[in-house]
Amino acid sequence: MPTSAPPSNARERQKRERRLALIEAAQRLVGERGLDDVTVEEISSAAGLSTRTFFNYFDSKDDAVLGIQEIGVDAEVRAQFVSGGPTGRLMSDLEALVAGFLDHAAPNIEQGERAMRLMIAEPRLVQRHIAWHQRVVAELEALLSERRTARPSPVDDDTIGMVAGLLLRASALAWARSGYEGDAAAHLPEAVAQLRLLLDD
Amino acid sequence: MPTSAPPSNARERQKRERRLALIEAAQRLVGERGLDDVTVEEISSAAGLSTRTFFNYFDSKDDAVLGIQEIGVDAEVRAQFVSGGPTGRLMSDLEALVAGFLDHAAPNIEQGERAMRLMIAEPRLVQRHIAWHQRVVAELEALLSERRTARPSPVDDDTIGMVAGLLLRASALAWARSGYEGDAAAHLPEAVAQLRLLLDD
DNA sequence: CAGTATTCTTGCAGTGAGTGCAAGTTGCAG
DNA sequence: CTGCAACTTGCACTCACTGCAAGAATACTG
Repeated sequence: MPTSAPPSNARERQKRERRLALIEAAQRLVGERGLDDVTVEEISSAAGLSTRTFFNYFDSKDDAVLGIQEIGVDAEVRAQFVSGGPTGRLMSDLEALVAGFLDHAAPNIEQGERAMRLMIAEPRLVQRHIAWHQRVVAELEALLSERRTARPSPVDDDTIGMVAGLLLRASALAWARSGYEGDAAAHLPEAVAQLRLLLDD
Repeated sequence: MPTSAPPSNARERQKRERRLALIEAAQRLVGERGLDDVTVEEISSAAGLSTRTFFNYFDSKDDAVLGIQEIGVDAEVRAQFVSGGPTGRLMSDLEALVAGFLDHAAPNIEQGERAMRLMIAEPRLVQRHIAWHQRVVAELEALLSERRTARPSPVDDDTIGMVAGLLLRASALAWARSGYEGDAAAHLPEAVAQLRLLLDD
């Protein structure tokens, strides 16, 4: 569902195409020559756009290589979590919330996969990726503090947020290890199980 | 112990002083005018050094504001962990290892505290800090894979590494919340307890 | 369909981070 | 004092990134 969704609007379609073209060019060139030997100008003109336009789409070269974009959760999932649901048990509800984020996390599997591979060769990209990840966690934490009024918890927001982030990332890694089998959220229970296994060791 | 330790060597002393002077200047100026309205040149000359020398000490402006430096663990703690000790139970040994890192993490409490405050005002610094944090976790993960030969575990390195990172950060946050009471490692058990509390909810 | 509003692209000019190099300075050992 | 190694500095340079204003493409209205 995320990979498709073709917009009828001509403007939206071009926007999407240009965005993908920039990511494609960035990943290809960086894969060939390395992150520091490719300039934004080269990426832009490979995608048939001006350097200036590149920066209308991405905040930095690194962001384009990773294909970074804002993600969120469905309003209903959000509302349910904030009001103390769906089960009322924090750990289970956290799982549902993280699953909600994962549903929107991978707009294009091929590009995501290439981004993963590039991160191995270019450690700086890992850092950028984690910075993005952190923004997602910050959003999770905002929901947490809203929920707190409906259903208090003895555990710090910090800790809960970090656990949520851990689950998000562990699921994505497990998904990648499986060769992108099913969707990312399907690997969430596995991540939770691993975490429990470690703690109960 | 970390704050003091004056080196007899004149060269080492100057190096330390210059480093601290750069951090001090960076934090002061950024606190007054904001991260993007202070140039490296201003920081450098406020510290009585050239711009070029600034980059002999730090990789970036952000690093100087955070006072980022490489940290590690004592060789003995490292060796013990790698060979499967000290207790043989992974979760406990992980705790010992994280404590070993925490012992070296805060060379100067005042500057660390100011860095924390600046991170609130400048989100970019949080990202940089997390990137640094990630380097520490990467080192932890290297130790993990070494240990694995001595004492295998059913839990992924990724997951263990993330848990270690979580404990590192949660301890630091708890330490900060306590007003920097005792040393950072003293707050580790609290972090572990919180984590267990959440999982067993 | 014509005309207008809106949104997006682009060139331009500029700031400032960060780097390699080579020459000077400073502390150190014999 | 002399030669050595480490460190600092200025210089020239590349390139990421930004604001601005003009122009092009697209959407909207009657």
